[in-house]
Amino acid sequence: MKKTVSIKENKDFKRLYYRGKSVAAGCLVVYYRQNPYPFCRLGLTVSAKVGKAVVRNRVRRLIRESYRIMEDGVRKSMDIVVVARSSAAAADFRAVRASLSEAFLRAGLINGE
RNA sequence: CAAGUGAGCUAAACAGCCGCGGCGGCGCUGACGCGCCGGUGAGGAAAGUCCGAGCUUCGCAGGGCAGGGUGCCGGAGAAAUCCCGGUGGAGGCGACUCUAAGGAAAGUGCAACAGAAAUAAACCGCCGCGUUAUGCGGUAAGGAUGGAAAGGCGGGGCAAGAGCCCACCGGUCCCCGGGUAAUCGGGGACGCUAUGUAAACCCCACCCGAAGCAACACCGACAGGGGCAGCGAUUUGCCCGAUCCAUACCCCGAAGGGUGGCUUGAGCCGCGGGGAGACCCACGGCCUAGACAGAUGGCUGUUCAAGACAGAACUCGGCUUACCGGCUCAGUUGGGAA
RNA sequence: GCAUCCGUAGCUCAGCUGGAUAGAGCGUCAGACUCCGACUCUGAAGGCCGUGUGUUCGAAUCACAUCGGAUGCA
Repeated sequence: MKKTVSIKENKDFKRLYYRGKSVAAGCLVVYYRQNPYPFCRLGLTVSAKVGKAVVRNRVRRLIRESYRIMEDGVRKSMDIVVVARSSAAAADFRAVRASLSEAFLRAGLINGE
């Protein structure tokens, strides 16, 4: 399996917020846009509004784990940024996974088989 | 048994599958990398950044002023405002806890209201003289106000009083003794002038170059332009001194990636010894995160006391704050029984 | 990593330096005016001054600690 490539540059984030499309579901917001690479790139944004360092770390791990599970079904060559809302602080893994899959489905990033 | 005080320890555990960051080994590959195996992977506060250091850099760091810090004594320690022990003071029945604790006869400022008067005294009262009366003088013992009223209390003394005189207590100074010292105990001298506030300005003593791992070093890439003997630079401010100045320095622009720094250290654990303690010494053992958008997660099952506060980012020593509980030790007070 | 500022009435702020009465505007409530409402006028209520400890005779003010919020530089 390929390793998940992450978005690191601030200008990449800025471009997605500016040019990309967005879908909100549950405790998450997903921005996505076509990229020129043959793989997907994932970026995570968990701001200080969500909580303290422990809470933010936990939210990041839950999102990353949810993405890992459904990564193989995602359309290729997409830049994806997942933004956590403040309600994500209280969510468990099942709620995060449900929110992410709903957002991906509505965005057309995965097939709703 | 109940209440309370102080000190310390701990911070759910186990199994299976999938997944993540370093490290080591093996294999594949021209290389970037990829795969497999092994082992390892957050805290007592990692937090706040309130102190102190190591380390690194800065045209060398020199002086003065300003500014800041500290302020009983001794010790420990690399150092510190921390820590340990003690002295004085405050609180508590007590175990014990707290304590920015130099100087108010160097100077300045402030002290509302009340009160006659607030650093200076005569409102009432008391006494003397005089008078019809108003008054003049003496007096801080009494009244009243206040946080504070010219040391307190008793006696003598006096017209009434007053350290005016005396004893005791308090204060200051000296001597003797204990203690390394702060200081304590005893004795003597001095009638005693000195309200409080220095976390008001201040005075005295001692200390302080600055910036911080995004420091900094090296490599790679790149494109240059402007200023510069002065109103320049030399790391808080001001002045002086000293030093530097064209392959230097400053400003603007471009590029903003890699490696090191980065974890062996005032290190941790065990045992023994010294000390009242902080701590120190000897011996043995161990290597225990090192990322760079930043690694510990998910699912399933079992057990229990049902899992709090909380996530390393150069590293240590302290302090402070957050915290479900559990456990251990040592004192105290009250009650009961023997 | 370093540095600075701010917490006062329901809201926005004074007052702090230089200590003794907590005040202004908007809002709220009551009354007046009006047939009714708005405007206007009059009056009232509303504060443990973020928290704790200390200094002082006395603390919103001074000092220290702490909690929360905001900002700046690298």
